[in-house]
Amino acid sequence: MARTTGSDGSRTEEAIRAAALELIADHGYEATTLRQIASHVGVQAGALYRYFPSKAQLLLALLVEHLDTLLAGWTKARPSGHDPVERLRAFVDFHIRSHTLRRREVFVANKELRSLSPDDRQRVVALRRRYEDALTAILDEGIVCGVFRLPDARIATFAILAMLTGVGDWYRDGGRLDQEELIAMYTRLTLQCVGADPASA
Amino acid sequence: MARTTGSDGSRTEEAIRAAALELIADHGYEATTLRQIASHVGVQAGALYRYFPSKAQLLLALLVEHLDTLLAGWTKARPSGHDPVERLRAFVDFHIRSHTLRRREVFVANKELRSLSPDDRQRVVALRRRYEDALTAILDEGIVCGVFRLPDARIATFAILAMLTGVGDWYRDGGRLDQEELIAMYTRLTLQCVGADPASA
Amino acid sequence: MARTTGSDGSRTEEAIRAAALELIADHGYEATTLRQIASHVGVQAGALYRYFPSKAQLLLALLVEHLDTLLAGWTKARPSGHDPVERLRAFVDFHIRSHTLRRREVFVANKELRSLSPDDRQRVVALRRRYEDALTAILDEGIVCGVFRLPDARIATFAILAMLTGVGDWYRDGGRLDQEELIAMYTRLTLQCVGADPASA
Amino acid sequence: MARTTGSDGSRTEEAIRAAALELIADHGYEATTLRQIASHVGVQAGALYRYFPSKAQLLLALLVEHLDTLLAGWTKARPSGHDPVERLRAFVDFHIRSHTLRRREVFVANKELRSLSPDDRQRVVALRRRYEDALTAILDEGIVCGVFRLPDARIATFAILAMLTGVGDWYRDGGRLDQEELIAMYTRLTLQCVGADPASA
DNA sequence: TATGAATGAGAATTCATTCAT
DNA sequence: CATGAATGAATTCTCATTCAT
Repeated sequence: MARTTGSDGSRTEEAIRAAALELIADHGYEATTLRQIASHVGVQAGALYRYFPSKAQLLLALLVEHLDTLLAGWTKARPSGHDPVERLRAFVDFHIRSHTLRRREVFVANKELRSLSPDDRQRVVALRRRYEDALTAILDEGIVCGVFRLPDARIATFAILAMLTGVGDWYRDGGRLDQEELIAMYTRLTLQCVGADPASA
Repeated sequence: MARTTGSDGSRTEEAIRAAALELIADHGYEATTLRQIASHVGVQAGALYRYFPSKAQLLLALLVEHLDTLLAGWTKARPSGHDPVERLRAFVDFHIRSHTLRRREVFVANKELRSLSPDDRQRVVALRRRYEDALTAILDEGIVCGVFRLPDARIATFAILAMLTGVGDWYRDGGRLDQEELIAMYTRLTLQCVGADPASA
Repeated sequence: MARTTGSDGSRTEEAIRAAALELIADHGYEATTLRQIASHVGVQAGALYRYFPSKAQLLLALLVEHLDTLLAGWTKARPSGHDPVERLRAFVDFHIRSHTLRRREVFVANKELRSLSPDDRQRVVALRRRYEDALTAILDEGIVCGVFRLPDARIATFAILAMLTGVGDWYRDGGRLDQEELIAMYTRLTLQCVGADPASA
Repeated sequence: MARTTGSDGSRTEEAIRAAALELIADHGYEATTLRQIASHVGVQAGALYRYFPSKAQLLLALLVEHLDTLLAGWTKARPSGHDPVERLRAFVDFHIRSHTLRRREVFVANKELRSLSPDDRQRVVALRRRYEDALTAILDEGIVCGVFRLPDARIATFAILAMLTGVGDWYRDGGRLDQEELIAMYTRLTLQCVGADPASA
C-alpha cells in the first residue's frame, strides 16, 4: 500500500516521539520495543529508522528535547528582578508547572539516564546541570543577601530539586489538590526549607 | 563437574543476591542478564534457578528484603520519647544513614518497582507505605503540638522523603562531605522545611 | 542480509509447513526443534515467528489444515447414491487413498493430539469427530437396511477406522502391494467385518 | 535425612517404573522429565540413576517388560487345541483383556517407539513381531483349513491388531460397556472380518 | 516514505546428567 | 541409598537492525 494521503515526515516523527515517550514512561526504555512504538504510530518497525538512527538515539532525542524545552521555558519565565525570594517563588512555580504538565518527559529523563551511552549521558547531564545551576544561583544570591539561611547552596539545590521533582511520583491531575494549591504548598515548603523569613513564606 | 568443593547453598544464595543487587543497581533490571549475575557469582546461569524461580522473583526478593530490613531498622532505632523534633531528627539520621549505607538497595527499590508484576508491586508498595507512615506520624504529632508549621502532613512526608532519598543520587563516600556533616545538613534542611523553631534547627 | 532475492512470504510459509510436517512425523513434536525446521527451510529460527506465533500454533495449523482437507475431500468424493455397500466401498477407497497419500499428516494428527493445549485439542477432536460421523452414518444406514450385521455402529466405526488407519504404520509406496491391491484388500476386510453379504465383498 | 526406614531398592525401582509409565502415558516421553518422575516417587532426580543408566534406558525397560509380559501371558493363555476359530476367539479375548488392563503400557509401547535409539527400537520391534506372529499363525491355519476367507494373513494380522488395539483409544472402565460385552463385540467383528462361518460368529 | 522479509545475537528458562558428600 | 549443588547444552522466543523493493 502506498502511504496514506496527507501523511508526511514531520508528522510521523512527532508521532514517533509521542509514542516512544508514552511507552518508555510506562514500561521503561529497555522494556519498550521498537515494534510497540511503531505499532502505536501505525507503521512498521523498520520505518522508525527513517527518523532515528537507533533506539538509543531516539531516547537521547527525547531527553535533549525535554531539557532544551525546560531550559528555554525557564529563560522565558524567570523574573527580571533580583529579589531572591521572588525568584525562588518563580522557580518553584515554573518547576512544578512543567513537571506536572510534562510528567512523562520528566519521568523518563529521571529514570533512563543510565540507558544512554556514556557520551550521550554526559551531554544530557550537562544540560541538566545548567538547569540546576539556575537554582543554585538563586540560592547563592539569597545567602549572600542574608535572606536565606543555608550552609551550602549546592546541596540545598539537590535537596530542593529532589523535593520538587518528587511531585511527579504521586501527583495526578484531578486528585485531591488542584495545581494552584500544589504550587502554594511546595512554595511554602521550599521557602521554609531555605530559611526564608516566615513572613514571606 | 558436579560441584566445586566447599561450595554451599546458602553462601551461593547470598552471593546471587549481592551480585544481582550490584548489577541491577548499575544497569537496571531489564538490562541485567541472568548470565551476568551468574558469572559474577562464578556459576552457570541455570544454577540460579535452584535459588530463585525466576528473574522477577529474584528482584522481588531483593526489594522485600530491603524494605523488611529498613522497617526493622527503624523500629529499633526510633526514640522512645514523644518530642516531635527529637523524633524527626532521629528519622533523618536513620534514613540518611541507611540510604548511604545501602545505596544500591535503595536505588533498586526506587527505580525497579515497575518491573514487578502488579501483585508483587502491591506487596512492595504496601511495605514502603508503612515506612512513609512512620514519618507522617511524626509530622502529624508535630503539627498537633504546634512545633511544626505544615499545611499537610502527607504531602510534607512525600516532600521530605524525596529530599532525603535524593541524597543517594549524588552522595559518594569519600567525597567533599563526610557522613556526619551530611546528616547535619539534611537535619537542618528538614527542620527548616517543617517550620520548626529556628533554635532547634 | 535482509532478504534473499526472490524469497517471498507465502512460499516460505508453505516451506515451513512442509518441513515441520516431515520432521514432526519423523521425530515427534516434542523432539522436533524450531531450529531444525528453520534449517530445513533455509532460514533462521526467528523467521518462523513471522508466520506462526508459537511452535504450538504451528502444530495446530498443520492438524487443522489436514482435517479440513480430509473433510472437504470426503464431501467431494462421497457417492450421491444411498446404497450402504456402495458408500462404504467409497469410504474405504477414499480413506486409504488419503491416508497413503498423506501419511505424514495422518501420522502427526494421530500421535500429536496430546501436545496441543486443551482448547486446541478440543477443536481438532471436533473436526475428527465429524469425519468419524460420516462413517457412522453409513454403518447406521446399512444396519437399518439389514445389509450390515453389526451390534453397534459407533463401536464398529472405531474398529474400522483403527483398522484402516493402521495401514499407515506399515504400508510404503513401492512395496509388495500397489495401492489398488491394498484398497481391494481392505475393502474386502471391511465388508466382511460389517457382515455384508459375501457376494458384495 | 537418611532413607525412610523400610525403603529399599527394589521397591524404589518398582515405584520409578510405575511413575514413569503413568507420566509418559499422560504426557509423552519427551514431555516427561526425570524430575517429575522422581518427584512422584518422592526422591531427587539424581537417585533415578541408581536404577537406570539414562532416561532412554528407563523407557526401554518399560517397553521390554511390557512386551515380555504380553508374550508370556499369551503363551500361558493360548488354547492347546487346533481349531482356528477357537484360537482366534482366545486371542481376541486375551488381547482385549490385556489391552484394557494395561492400557498405559500399551499406549506407551505404541507411541514412543520412535523415542528409542535405532538399536533399542530394533529390539522392541522384534518382540512385538513375535506377538504379531502368533496371530498370523492362527490366521494362516484358518486359511489352510478353509474356515477363514482371507487373501493375505499378514495384512489381516495388521488390520486385526490395529482394530483390537484401537480399543485403548476410547474404552474406559465404567463406561457404557463392561469388559465382557466389549470382548463379545470385538470377537464378533473379528470373526466376521476373517470371514469365518457366520454361525461361529 | 514505508513495507515486509529476514538476520543474528542474545534473552530466560529447562533439563538430563554428574558427583562429592 | 540418596541428596543437593551444579553443569552445559539446548530450547523457545524476542528484538534491534538491515535492506531489496
